[in-house]
Amino acid sequence: MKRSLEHIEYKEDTEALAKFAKALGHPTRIAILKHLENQSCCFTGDLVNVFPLAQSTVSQHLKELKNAGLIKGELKPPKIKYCIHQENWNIAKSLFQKFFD
Amino acid sequence: MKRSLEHIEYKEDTEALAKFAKALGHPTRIAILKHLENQSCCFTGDLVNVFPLAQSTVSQHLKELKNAGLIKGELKPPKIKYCIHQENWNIAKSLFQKFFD
DNA sequence: AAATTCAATCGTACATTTGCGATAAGCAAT
DNA sequence: ATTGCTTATCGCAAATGTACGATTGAATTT
Repeated sequence: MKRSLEHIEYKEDTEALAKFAKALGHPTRIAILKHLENQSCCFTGDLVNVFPLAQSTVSQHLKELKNAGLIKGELKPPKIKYCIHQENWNIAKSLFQKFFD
Repeated sequence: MKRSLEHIEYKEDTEALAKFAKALGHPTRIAILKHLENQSCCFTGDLVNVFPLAQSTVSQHLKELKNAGLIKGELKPPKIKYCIHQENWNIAKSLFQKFFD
């Protein structure tokens, strides 16, 4: 990409909202989050059975959700339990609320 | 991308939410929408002055917002007046509300 | 008809995303 | 130490996204 000379600076909220929205911008990730909301928590393996996707693909989506701060993983050897990251979830919620009035 | 043999089918709401979220997944587009909320409407040229981006780049972002249904353009020759697409905006709003509980 | 104005589209370049299979890494139990 | 289970990461391929300058298109005005 031929980038602008310097990174455009947006307001903090704008950047944060865009980051959350980007993480939500794929139906699989929406579905994963809906699943987590129902189940409260789940393991990667569970999701691999729910979606017709390779294990590595599911793992990547989880990684993105984690990077965005929407979920967090807790070690339950040999598994990893993923849950909604409630604090950040609330932040995202209020950002979207404010955005939509 | 080595795609799955067939497109994964998600629930309608899931697809719709992801589509809206994807459109919101860039800070420039968030900023454009915030601007539209304040101004109620504006022209492409206005935005080119607001953001340090080429006219063609702004136009592309507007196109994506239009494709997602979040804005609509009205011909005011020789300009085009862009506004929030209120009906779809409300749909998006309620989808996000429902999603975040 | 020609010129002007504004915005969309085209063509290009490079980055990022999405998806897969294969491999590695972490941990528990044997 | 080896095995087995689970998940992350790597390497690849293809698609999509972001940005630009240049060109085209639509519509009014001269």
